[in-house]
Amino acid sequence: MKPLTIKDVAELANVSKSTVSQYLNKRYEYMGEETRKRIEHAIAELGYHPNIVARSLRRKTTSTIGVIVANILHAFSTEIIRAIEDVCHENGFHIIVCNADDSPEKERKYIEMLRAKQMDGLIIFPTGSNLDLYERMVSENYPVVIVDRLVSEVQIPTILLDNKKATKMAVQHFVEKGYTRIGMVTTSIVRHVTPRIERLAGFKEALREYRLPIEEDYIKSLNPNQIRAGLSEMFTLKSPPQAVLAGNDLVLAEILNYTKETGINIPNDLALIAIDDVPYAKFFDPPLTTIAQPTFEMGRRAAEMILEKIQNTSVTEEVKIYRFEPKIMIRESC
Amino acid sequence: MKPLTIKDVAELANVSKSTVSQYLNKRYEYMGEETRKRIEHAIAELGYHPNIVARSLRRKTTSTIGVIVANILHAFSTEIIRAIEDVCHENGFHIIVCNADDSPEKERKYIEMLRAKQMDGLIIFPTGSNLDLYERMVSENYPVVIVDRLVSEVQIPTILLDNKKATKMAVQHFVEKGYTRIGMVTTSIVRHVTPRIERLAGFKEALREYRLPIEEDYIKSLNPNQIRAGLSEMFTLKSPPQAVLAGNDLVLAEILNYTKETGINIPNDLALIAIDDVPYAKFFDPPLTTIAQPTFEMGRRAAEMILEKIQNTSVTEEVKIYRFEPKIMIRESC
DNA sequence: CTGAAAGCGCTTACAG
DNA sequence: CTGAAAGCGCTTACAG
Repeated sequence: MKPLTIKDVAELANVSKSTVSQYLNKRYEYMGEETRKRIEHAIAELGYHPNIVARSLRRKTTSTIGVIVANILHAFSTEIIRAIEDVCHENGFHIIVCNADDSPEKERKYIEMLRAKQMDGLIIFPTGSNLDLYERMVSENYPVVIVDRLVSEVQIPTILLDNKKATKMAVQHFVEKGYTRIGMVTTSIVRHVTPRIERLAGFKEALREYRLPIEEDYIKSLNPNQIRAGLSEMFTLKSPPQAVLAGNDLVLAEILNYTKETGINIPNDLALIAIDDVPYAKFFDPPLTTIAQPTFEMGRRAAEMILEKIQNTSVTEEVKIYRFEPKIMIRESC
Repeated sequence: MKPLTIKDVAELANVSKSTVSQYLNKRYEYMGEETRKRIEHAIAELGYHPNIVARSLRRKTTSTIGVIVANILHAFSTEIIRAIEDVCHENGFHIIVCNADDSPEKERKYIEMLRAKQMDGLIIFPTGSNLDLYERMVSENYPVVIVDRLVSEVQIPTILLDNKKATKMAVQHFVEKGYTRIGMVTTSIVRHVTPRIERLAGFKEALREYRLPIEEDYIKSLNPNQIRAGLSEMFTLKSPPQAVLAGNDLVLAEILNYTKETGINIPNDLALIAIDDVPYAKFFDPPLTTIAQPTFEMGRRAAEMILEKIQNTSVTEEVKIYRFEPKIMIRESC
């Protein structure tokens, strides 16, 4: 079962391989009407499809882009991937998705692997380390777009949420509802992950703006496996928070588990807002008030930017940072 | 910024390209200790990584497998993809995921595209058409594994849920809870999609076993955009069902929307079980009783099977159908 | 209007 | 132990 090649088509159509290749690339200009027909029939008869690996080697482009997400467990990541995929497919590009699993080592491995596979460009949700690799890509003028996190040391176009605005919206809503003892829980900030840092900063700023005290006991930034204990600490305070902001969907799940098990009623005992509009949030008990990220638009933009960079190779414009607007989805948990 | 090739390494290390290639492929047997060191250093110094496209062309394998899902909107699909990805990455394989979006035409396009890209094998959640393509792959001894649906016309190993058992479990639970007027809603079966057909069949069988009447007005099999109207019809019957089984997560969302808007209380007015253990089901109002598919195991098995087929090319064993056990997650909606 | 030839960056017998 | 040569399946100037 040896695979079909351009040679088989050429022989059947009684032309040279070059001519078949011209046909495949739709360069019909100087091609005889009859020749074209013959090639067309030969291809149909054999069921021939060009070997894209060979084409890629020769053309030096693969029409595929790599996507490395920091952690695919966030609904945020999968939604953005979906949008990227749509745009890419509309433009005849494929994507290969890799999950760095919050590990800089895995990220490094994937960047190298995807570049070795000759991806035409990379969209990265960076773990924040691997600066050397990022810099190398920039210096080689290799197309990259960063999503979700800022890597300020390096000049790469970036797509992210207006995180401060997101937390401020939440705090504002808490305040309007009359809460004053307001807490926040995020995942760990040890690796200086932009959204967490900015959300925390925005949270404190908002508190200040509303002349509310910043109670450090109400603010937790923890590894996933410590969240449980942190919540327990926070809610057994003699004066626990009346309202809490979940920094992302992973934190949310922990809070929901905790309140459920300990019988804390939302919103009566505790008002809750979550950043990330998790699927089915409106069916929750109670329906969840969330701050939604415009994941679809963010993904589209990331894809459009990488495709544009791939197409206009030479244009070295200024590096842009695009911040997207969050949107509050008011339901019943606050 | 011309990319590095094996030639650059060879020159720097003062050996031939062949020797570098031997090194890259870890064929150290006859290689001088000192030569190896020199090559190693040259590679490190240049930051060289082999061009995998060129390697693939030469080796005629790409170490990547294609995955085509019928509809990526189902949580079922994404969970299985995750498991496939894990196994593949453990084995040095990459995957390219495509979403056929329930369209046989898109599926055809993707199969051709992925084969042209020289994927080493394909895992397909088939739309059910495109028999000619499936047959061609079989006759060419090309590695394929099918997931979720049966394509009986063709000899391809298949992974799917024991669908009848799934519906029977649900009916049994309804019956144990004392319900006798039991309904079921699935998405359309026009294209003879296995799970829907089998679930419907299992549903009717179970009803018969419990000597319950099969009330056709309680059974709906509709396109997504008709579900809403179908529910409205069903629940305005003079004697509507007391319990209903949602055939998948898309149907579930429609039911939840409908009951919410019309004020039907679950489980007091209507008992509900859903096939597919949607994420966060335990936080729903009320916590949802579901029939879970072992998506993780199913994905793992699919990946293992395709890798095995890729590795032992010649072995043409009998074609196996693997049915996986569903599991009931009893919560409070029934 | 069509074909012969070179080359993309590797790998793999084979010679020495 | 190492190197020269052929070839994977295409594309692309270039010649005619």
